[in-house]
Amino acid sequence: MATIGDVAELAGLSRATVSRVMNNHPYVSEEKKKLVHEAMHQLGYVPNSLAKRLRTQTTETIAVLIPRISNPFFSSMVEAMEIKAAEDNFQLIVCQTRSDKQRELVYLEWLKTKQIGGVILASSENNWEDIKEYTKFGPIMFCNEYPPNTEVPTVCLDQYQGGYLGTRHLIERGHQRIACCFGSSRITNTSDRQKGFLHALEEAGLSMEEKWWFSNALEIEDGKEIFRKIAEMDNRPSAIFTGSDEVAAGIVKEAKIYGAEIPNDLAVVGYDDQPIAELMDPGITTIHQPSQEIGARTMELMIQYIKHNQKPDQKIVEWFSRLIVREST
Amino acid sequence: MATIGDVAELAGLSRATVSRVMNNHPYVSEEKKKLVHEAMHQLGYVPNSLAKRLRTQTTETIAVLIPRISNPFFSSMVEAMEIKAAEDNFQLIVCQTRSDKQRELVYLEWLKTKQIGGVILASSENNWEDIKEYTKFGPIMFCNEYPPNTEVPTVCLDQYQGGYLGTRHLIERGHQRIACCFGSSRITNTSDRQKGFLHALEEAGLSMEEKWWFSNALEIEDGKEIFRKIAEMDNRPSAIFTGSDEVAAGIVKEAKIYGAEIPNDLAVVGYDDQPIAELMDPGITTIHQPSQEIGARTMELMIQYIKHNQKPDQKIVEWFSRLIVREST
DNA sequence: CCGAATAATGAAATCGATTTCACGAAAGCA
DNA sequence: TGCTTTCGTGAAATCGATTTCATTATTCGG
Repeated sequence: MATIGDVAELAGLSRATVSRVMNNHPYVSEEKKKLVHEAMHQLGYVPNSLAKRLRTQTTETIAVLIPRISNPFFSSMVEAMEIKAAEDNFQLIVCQTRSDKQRELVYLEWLKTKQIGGVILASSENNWEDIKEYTKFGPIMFCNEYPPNTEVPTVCLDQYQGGYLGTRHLIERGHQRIACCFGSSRITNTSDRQKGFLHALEEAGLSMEEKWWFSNALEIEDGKEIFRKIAEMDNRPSAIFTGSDEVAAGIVKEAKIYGAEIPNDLAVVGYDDQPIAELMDPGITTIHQPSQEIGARTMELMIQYIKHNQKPDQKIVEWFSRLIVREST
Repeated sequence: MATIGDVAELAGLSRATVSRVMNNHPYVSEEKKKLVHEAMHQLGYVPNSLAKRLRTQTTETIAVLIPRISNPFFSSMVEAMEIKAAEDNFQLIVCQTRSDKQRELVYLEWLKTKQIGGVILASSENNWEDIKEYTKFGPIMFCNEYPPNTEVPTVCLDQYQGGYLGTRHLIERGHQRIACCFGSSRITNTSDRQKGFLHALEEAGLSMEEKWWFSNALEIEDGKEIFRKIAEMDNRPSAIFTGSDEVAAGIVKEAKIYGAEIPNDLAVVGYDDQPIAELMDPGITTIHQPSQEIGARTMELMIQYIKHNQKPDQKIVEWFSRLIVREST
């Protein structure tokens, strides 16, 4: 591969001038510009970005940390992030923590080695105190999920509202015995949703049973298991508010196997509004989360952060969660 | 951040010696090794990988080109790839071509700038001739999909077999009027599946109508549209072999809306065996593709290729496609 | 005991860009 | 005309590692 030196030599100029032409610096005569461009073209020259990055101490590479890319919520978020990144010629590295504290830290270490210019945490297993140390090595942002007490820019939704909306809907449908399940309780998202859920219950003067409360439910299989547990109960809930469409889909699927009727035997509210929520039969009532919008916005802000050192606001909540009513309630 | 120079100074040694210790070179006394390790630890030193890469002209970064990460087939493949890459401390960059020739080339250009050490094409819009030029800038491999005449290592499945199995199954179920739909006809995968499909038909002495043949069907919406078209036909097929579970799910969903019975009015075979195939009601009979296995294997081979310059075999076909029978047939 | 091989280390070159500094030419101003 | 800016350019330093080459100390074989 041709280097900047080869171009300089062919053009009969110095490397400095070639560099100036490439970076659109002022004070280069048109005549020399033309010479440089011709030489570059003739040699098929492409600048080595490693050298550039080393010298300028910047990197157009952003890592996004997620549990698993095969989770549709995250893949749709990452889809939007990558599109946004590509617009600015940034690269997106996918880092799957598989919900493991240690793996999360391994990826954060990459900031130190300057392999990446910034990290977007779209999920997080570690406490803020442990993540905080990495902020001195590069920009860090949270997207959607975040642990308590964070001190870096965070793009997210009002999860309280989502929890409230879904539960309120069930109450309006006449349900009085409402179960619920949520994801990891470490996450502020989860506790906010819980607050919304409990507030709606309280507002309607409803109480709930201890055993109707399921935690750490994240996948289809968890949903199936939850349905089986409910089926075995004496005192069954008539509705359930879940923390994800996947869990809801698992419940719906298992109900079918057990010959239970949705929503008559059990009404189900999902969360996220993934494609599956619409495809299932019955279609799943859910809380729409604009995963693509928050992904794109986070990436946009991260790029500004890296390129112009513009630290975004501490907290960005620009969207509303919406209730999408389908046949499962 | 501390540099190798700082470590050398603190240890009272030269940068060369520090480098030797880090890279486990022979001929370094235990005494000096200890000094270096202490200094590194004291400074919290982490080597700058940009500098290393520039000097050694190698990069532990691999790009994988796919149409969209939100497509479950690809996200599950990428999931396995990333896990494999992480084992060797390689980074995976997700590049979404959005089925655009130009975008695909933009990502391939990154090979020239040395930003990436290799490219895995898990989808491809360009002809081999146009991709071939990039082989001189770094290792390129195909995974699953590939255009005709490729000359680089390719990890894939026997798609002919998949097409044959699915169609054969429909024939055994007594269907004689079988429609089909496939993805992009540019891809060898598609034409192989078509061959399998046609061979099964021919073997059974069946013919098909021109209008039962749908092409470029890839997404849920395409499936819905296909069902509507079929519903309007006078001479309807009794079964359809689709090229993806998403298309099949779209068909099943739209059928429900039209009040059609699956499989009585129309039997449907999907492809890929995505989670959705099991979740739909009725469950979708499909061809299982070991997307994770081929993803992991491709990554494994690519890493060997980059690290030890071991070019893998031209063609790697190590798995069988399996028919998974559910209620849609 | 001497020459050769081996061990241990550092100085300096190198990877390929950007950027600072110096310098001469041209232009602007009094 | 003389002095200060503004242009335009190149030499050399720089980013932070690795690697070559040279050098000295030590060990080994005969």
